[in-house]
Amino acid sequence: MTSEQPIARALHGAGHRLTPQRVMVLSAVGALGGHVAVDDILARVRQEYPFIDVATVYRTVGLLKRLHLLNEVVQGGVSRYEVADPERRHDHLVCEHCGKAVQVGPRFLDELRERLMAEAGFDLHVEHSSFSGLCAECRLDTAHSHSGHGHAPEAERPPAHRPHTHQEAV
Amino acid sequence: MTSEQPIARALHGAGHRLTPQRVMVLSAVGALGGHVAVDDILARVRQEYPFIDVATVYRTVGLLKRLHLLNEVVQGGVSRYEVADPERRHDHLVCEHCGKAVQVGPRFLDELRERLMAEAGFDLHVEHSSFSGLCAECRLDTAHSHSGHGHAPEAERPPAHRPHTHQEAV
DNA sequence: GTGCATGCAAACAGTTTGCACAAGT
DNA sequence: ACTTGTGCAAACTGTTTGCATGCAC
Repeated sequence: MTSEQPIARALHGAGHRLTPQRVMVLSAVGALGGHVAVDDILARVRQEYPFIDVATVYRTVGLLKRLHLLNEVVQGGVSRYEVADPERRHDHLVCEHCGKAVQVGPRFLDELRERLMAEAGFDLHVEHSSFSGLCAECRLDTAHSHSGHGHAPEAERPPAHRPHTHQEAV
Repeated sequence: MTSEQPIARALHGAGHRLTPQRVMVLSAVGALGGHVAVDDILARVRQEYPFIDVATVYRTVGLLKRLHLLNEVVQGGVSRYEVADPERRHDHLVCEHCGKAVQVGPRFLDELRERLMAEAGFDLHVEHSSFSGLCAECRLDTAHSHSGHGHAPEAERPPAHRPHTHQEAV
């Protein structure tokens, strides 16, 4: 619903051209919501313009990332993107088991970030980092056979079902 | 210098066989130190046994991971491995710019972990998560053109030199 | 001897690149 | 008109898999 002024200004300001493909890619990410992979973007854009190529999407998300219009979050080897809205800053917690994103309050990691900056001089990029673990639900499922949850290399844990599904929340 | 009893027990305990390849892969990771990629392991093992195949290394690190003898840390799309020593627990901070690992005190993230567990029920796997940001050195290098470090999409930032070099510290 | 593990080759996914043509400025 | 962006195809990296042989048990 918002006008696409920002993208026009961002592109022109950096000496780039405003093309339909670029607009479509950006609005596709916004419309899909959450952390979207390139394949998702490609499919979405092709609904209205079937001729767009993967290469164009890759080049475009790369450009939009450099222009800070998109955030890239690498999750388990694949790059996913989301609209970079400073107002809606949030962390990326992804369940290793079910693959879904877990929402915690925004700025949850700010404390950590400040400590890292102060003690190690490390500028943590919270919005690009993806933290893996087990969500509450899967933690209970997996709780079996975890006698003392110790480090005894007895049983193996099958990779479990990772339904490469999109995340539900943003 | 430690005997390889642990690997033998771990393998046999889980019904697997003790093969030279598996021993060599594990000790290669230990000898290389830090977060080693499959290619590094492959090269190292081939120094004494040139016939080992990539597939074997992949299958072996996968197995050793399931047996909790190795930790997998995914950094920017590639899996890296380290010996899983509970005594030497540490966090994984990787500089986006120079690719080197930054060391902070162990258990730096324990506080965060507990908060996540308490407030969101999320069991953060600190040892598998890789946190990206800028190390102190690169932060100063990159500090140019960051007027207010705001979110104005003006200039673009070239990918910079990422010398896929191994990390220096463990 | 039986069956898991290896090596080899081929397939695979995600991503990048070279080039000629099309399109934005 | 000039130059950047696109589409197509091909390369490339990291990883996985099928299959016949070999080795640990």
